[in-house]
Amino acid sequence: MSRKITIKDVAAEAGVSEATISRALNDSPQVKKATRQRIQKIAQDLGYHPNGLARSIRVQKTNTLGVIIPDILNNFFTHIIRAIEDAAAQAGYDVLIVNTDEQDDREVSALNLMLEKQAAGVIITSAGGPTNYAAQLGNTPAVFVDRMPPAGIATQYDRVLVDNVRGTQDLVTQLIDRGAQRVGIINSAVSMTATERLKGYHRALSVAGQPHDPAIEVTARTDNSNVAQMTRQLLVNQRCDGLLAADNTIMDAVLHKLPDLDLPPFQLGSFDDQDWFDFLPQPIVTAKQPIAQIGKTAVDRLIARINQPDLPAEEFRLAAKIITH
Amino acid sequence: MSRKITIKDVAAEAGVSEATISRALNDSPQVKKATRQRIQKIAQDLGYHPNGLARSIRVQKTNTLGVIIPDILNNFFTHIIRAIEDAAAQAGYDVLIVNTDEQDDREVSALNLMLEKQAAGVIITSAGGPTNYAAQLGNTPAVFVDRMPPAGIATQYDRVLVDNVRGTQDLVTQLIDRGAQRVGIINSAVSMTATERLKGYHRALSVAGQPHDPAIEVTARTDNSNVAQMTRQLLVNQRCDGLLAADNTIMDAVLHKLPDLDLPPFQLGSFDDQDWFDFLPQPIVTAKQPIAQIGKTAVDRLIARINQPDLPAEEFRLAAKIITH
DNA sequence: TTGAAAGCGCTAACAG
DNA sequence: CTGTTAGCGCTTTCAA
Repeated sequence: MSRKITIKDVAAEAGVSEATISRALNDSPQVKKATRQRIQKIAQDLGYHPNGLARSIRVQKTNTLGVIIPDILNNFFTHIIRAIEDAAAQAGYDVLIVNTDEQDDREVSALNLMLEKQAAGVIITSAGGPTNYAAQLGNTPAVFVDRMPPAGIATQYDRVLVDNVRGTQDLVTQLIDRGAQRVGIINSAVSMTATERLKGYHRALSVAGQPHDPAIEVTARTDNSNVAQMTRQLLVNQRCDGLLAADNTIMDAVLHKLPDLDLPPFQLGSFDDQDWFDFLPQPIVTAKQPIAQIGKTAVDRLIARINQPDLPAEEFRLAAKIITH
Repeated sequence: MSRKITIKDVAAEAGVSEATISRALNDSPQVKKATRQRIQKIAQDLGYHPNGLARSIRVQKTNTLGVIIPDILNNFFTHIIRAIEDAAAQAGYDVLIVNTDEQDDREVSALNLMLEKQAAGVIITSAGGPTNYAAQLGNTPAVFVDRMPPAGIATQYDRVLVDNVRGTQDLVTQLIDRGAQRVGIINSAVSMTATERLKGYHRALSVAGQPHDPAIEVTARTDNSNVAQMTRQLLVNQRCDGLLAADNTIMDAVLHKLPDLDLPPFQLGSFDDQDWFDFLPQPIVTAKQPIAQIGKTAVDRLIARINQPDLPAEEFRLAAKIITH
């Protein structure tokens, strides 16, 4: 492999100094137009590509935003990624995405990688794990998305979250309006999310004058390995006529179980939306998160903080929208 | 924001030279164990994080693989990403993913970004567009995945592809075995893929002794905007009793149209698999690509080429598997 | 076992 | 308008 072309090669070829090459290639107005064009042509012909690492090291900053995602196979997060990429690109930043598959150790490595790559800031969609964010991040600007940072430090960081309480309340209310008298919930394993969604669930029941019943409030494992059994528990044993899955991975597991059950009609609800819910044999109500807006808000806030590190930490709550498929 | 901690700060604190710090932090055997441990502790306490850019620039190489993806919302590609990330991590590489949304200009920027970041190699899942890969890539190692590079240069690069001909043939044969007498195809807009899948389709028909009918071989636009209309055309006007969608985005558009049509029973087939096909009201046959293997093959080959740049360009064909949901 | 010094590719004063 | 020079943070000879 022939050695990489550097600015020095271009300088030699053009018969000017490296500084002039640098200026020309960065469209500095202080280089004569003729020279600039000549240099740009030479650079092109030589197949020169600037070394961004060298540049970053010299100017002491990068335009990279790190993004930590817990599950890249989850539709919700791919939409988040896309929204973040779009917003970042618009602001002149590139994005370093790392998927952790919900594993804490991979989250730690991901964060390390981002710090080593000198990310200007990070967007974290993970948490819950024992990661010591404060220690790892130091003063790297960070925004938490979708999931809260651990309780102790939650208010030290910016957060972009959906209004879980309201979204769940509206969702359950919709199930009740559609006729459900006894709505069970399979809650999320993510703690803060679960707490909020449970609260919304309770509020809807209270407003409707329906009793709470702990027997029909269950929690999924992170890998959803217990969801099939819980589905049977709620819909068969507990005779629920409504079922709420607290996120789309839980709903997926529920749907896989349903055909075994041979049930009378009941109401189905899911936090998070999926396009293919349209194809299900029975109606389903969802709380659809404003994903594009979440991504944009997170990026905008992160960039604001990069430029102005001592902004006060803030929480952004965005409203989910109820959809019936 | 307090200045970043560098190796120099650690050196000052430890009272040794920067060189020793560097050695200690890289677990060099030639530094005394006691010193090493002392230094590592100090680095930790100071919150030191090595600057990977500086390191890369010094050692003249990175451990970054660039990955260009045309559509991150497509389930197929997210699985590819995951497989690539896994294989790369195992080999000690990190991954820079850029989504192009099927836009050629974004592909060009993506490639530029990767070159600027000094990616050790790139995996490209795109092509078709006018991108001048040869010129842009120079001698950066590259592997094309899922889609061929443009015809002129196809044989200059490594390719990891599914066996489209065989997969489609098996798929259509399955539809015929299940009773279809007249199978229409809505083909892909990606040219090489389309050609191969059409060939497999023809082979299956020939083997079954069924005639080809150009009237029921149609092609989707890249954005699938014409698929709804084609679905009606084939299933209603042309009275097909079998329909093959040449990829999962096409199938998605077909499924959205079906409820409007009120059809007699027919056979449905799709290249690419989706988990949620299980939930469809009618059976569906798919050719499932060996995604994990595709990702691993691509990464392994790319790394092999990075280490040994003058390997001959090779084509890897992996078999798809027929699944009935 | 450790230190001094050079240099990776680039940009930004400062001079001219 | 252009060149000289220094230095970003790191690793790696070469010497001690």
